[in-house]
Amino acid sequence: MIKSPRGTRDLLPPDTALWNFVEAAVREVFQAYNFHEIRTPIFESTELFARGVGEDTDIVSKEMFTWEDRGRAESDKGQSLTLRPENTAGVVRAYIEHKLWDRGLSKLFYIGPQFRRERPQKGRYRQFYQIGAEVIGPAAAGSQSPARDAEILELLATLLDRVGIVNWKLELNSVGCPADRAQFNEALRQALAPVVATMCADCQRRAVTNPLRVFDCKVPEDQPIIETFPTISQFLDEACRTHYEEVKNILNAVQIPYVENNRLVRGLDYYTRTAFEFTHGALGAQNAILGGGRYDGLSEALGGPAAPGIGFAIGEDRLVLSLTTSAESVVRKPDVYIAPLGAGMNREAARLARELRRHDLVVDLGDDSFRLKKSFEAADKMAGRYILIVGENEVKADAFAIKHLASGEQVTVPRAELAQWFLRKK
RNA sequence: GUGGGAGUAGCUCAAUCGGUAGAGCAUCGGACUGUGGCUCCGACGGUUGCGGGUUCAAUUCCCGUCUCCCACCCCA
Repeated sequence: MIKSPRGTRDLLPPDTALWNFVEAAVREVFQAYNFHEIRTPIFESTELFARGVGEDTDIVSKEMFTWEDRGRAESDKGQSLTLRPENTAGVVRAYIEHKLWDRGLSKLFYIGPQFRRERPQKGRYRQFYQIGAEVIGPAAAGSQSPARDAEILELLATLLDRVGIVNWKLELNSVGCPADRAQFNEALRQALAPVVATMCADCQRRAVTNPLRVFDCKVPEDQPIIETFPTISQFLDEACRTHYEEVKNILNAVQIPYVENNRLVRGLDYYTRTAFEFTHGALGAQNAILGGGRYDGLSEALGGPAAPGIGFAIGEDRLVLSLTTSAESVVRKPDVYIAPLGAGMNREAARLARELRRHDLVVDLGDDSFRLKKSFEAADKMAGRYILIVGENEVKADAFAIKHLASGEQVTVPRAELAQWFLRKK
């Protein structure tokens, strides 16, 4: 049997209804904040991610699905392409390619699959879905304002509340600008030097590759050592500090709860200043439901103009896992099941179904070979509200038997009044 | 990528010391010709994840492999 590849999965009904419920709610929220949808390619030049996400990140160095495309002619060199592991780089590439700065501030959102070649786990798949947004534009359009950071965070709180996620937690930090981080990194290296030998193997590795990451360490014995390290907050320059303070001021003003976590770091190279994560307890080890932050230098790193920005990505798979809403509860059930009874009744049933569906009713129907009992069972199984019987008697009388399945109440309604009758009952 | 656990019918699970695979639910049919949910009867359904080894005999023991789950790692 051919199975779906490792780390991929089929989403089937009724689960798809839950996904659609989430996406519909999310789209409404984005609309209220005047965000507009962007759709970028599923694959891009490998170079985009190398430059945008960072060569040294785990994502780029070992988790991408990359292949060499054939050249068009024998003489052509192939091009290296990669399934997108995240969507921010693609959005910023599109921003640059289409010169979106001419439109002022761009507030864009996307919903779509991303791909990382990781070992699968609960809430971690090789094809996973992200709902994300980016606010990007010239500084003159306000793209660098802390008001944008706060707006994004407030939008997220609204969005999570809206889809029914309870008990989310917002963790907030500022990772400063590149100069701050360089200083901080140096200080961290110095603090690590005398003690690193006593720390866990992972920390010893991190100390060399990416010292910031030691803050992610979960080994209990290392914690007292980590407590003594400097934090990024001590190295923020005046502008970064002011920016961060103003983000918090606005959050307080709109009453969005958050906790500061000066150990919060981001895995992608492009982040500057504000960094955040929303977590949820129901997710096990993959407890981050969404993450994001500011990336003031990304556009320039990709060869574009200065275009400060801030964005986030929600792990849609994880969001759905955190939902308490059941899939069943959001599936729309048939308003009426039409039961053609007796040979030749399919035609009449089809006419009625067509007419009722034109009135926005959810209609399903059986087959004139079914015995009536079977039609009832079918209607029950799909949790229809009414069953409408189309038999010889009804056609002759030009009036149809309609039975409410839950109560057993039955009435006869003339053909001309059918649609209105159902609409009144909705 | 590392370590651990698990894979038996569509689903949830049994199968004693290694003795030749079973139940509930679901599905389909009947009891019941135009009135359902309940009940009863019956049927369908399996390369025991896959491949190899040991054995007279393997769902069971061993090796490999694949997939999922848990933790690490990483991230959303």
